[in-house]
Amino acid sequence: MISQTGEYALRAVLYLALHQKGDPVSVETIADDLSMPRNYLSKTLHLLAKRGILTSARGPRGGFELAVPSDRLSLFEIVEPFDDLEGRGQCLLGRPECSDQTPCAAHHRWKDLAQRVSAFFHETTVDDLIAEMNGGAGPAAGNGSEPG
Amino acid sequence: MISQTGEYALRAVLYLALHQKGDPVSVETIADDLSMPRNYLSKTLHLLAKRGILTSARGPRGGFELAVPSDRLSLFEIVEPFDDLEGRGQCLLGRPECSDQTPCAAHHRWKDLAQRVSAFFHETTVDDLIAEMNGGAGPAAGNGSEPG
DNA sequence: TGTGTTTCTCATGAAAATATGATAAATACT
DNA sequence: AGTATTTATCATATTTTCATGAGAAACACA
Repeated sequence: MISQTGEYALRAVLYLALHQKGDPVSVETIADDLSMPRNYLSKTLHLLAKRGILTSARGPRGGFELAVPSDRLSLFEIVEPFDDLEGRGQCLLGRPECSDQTPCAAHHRWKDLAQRVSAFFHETTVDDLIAEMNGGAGPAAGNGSEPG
Repeated sequence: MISQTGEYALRAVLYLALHQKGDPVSVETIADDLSMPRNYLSKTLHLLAKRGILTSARGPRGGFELAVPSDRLSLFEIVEPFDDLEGRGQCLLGRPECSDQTPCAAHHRWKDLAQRVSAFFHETTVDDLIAEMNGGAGPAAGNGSEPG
């Protein structure tokens, strides 16, 4: 559904939301804890910083922090730099243009689902995922140590 | 959503369903009409033939035909050899195992959508797409010459 | 039997995604 | 100032996906 890189971004941002206690978190820490390639994650987070989703700081006590409150940060914003979730690439049969006016053979049946997927990413926030972890499946589910 | 190869498969099978009048259709014809790379499509269709979805015949008057009636041929069967639509790769956060018992942070919110997507591919048949073309958006929509 | 047509198969290539390693630049701390 | 730490950047490698090309195998037909 989303690329490896988009998945890294999602998991890393979720990690940041869960672990930042005022101080930035280093790429090393995140990469180690989430078993991701360190330098690759570095580039990925750097792009998110350029997009204004994270702040980055170099040097000792440096690292990454959320630049947006987690209840206002949608999954779409996190994944969008790495995956094309809407517009082009939306048509199941790969048409450059596919709309109600110029539908492909699958358009009318597929449209609703594609919109739901798009809506999911737009409407789900990082906070929603955290809330889900903290009891989404019942009051005593999980211990909060295994977010992704 | 699906790979380029899966998309080729989908469009080619739809083409076969629309154009076979008893005789096999050659890869050359399909590739030309749908603007696909000929040899690549050949390999793709060959795999569908091995899966029992198409029949292939060599030599003059050879080519490919549907081996399954189009009203019993689901999009899932066509795409599945090329794209992992369920099981692994289903978890939004990339977990090898992600279930109600061992949910990732997105599981409960994502599950329903993932199931709908899976159901779409399983339940939609090639015939459904053809029907869609022949008036799915209204009685006089389209002329049937632009399936995908 | 021969010829042309078509799939099948293999070898290779190109492009994109993913990943690694080395170095530069910035910063906090002593 | 000096040093260690950390991101930023560049170069490169690996893997996967997508694509091309040539020839072998099968087949229809004359």
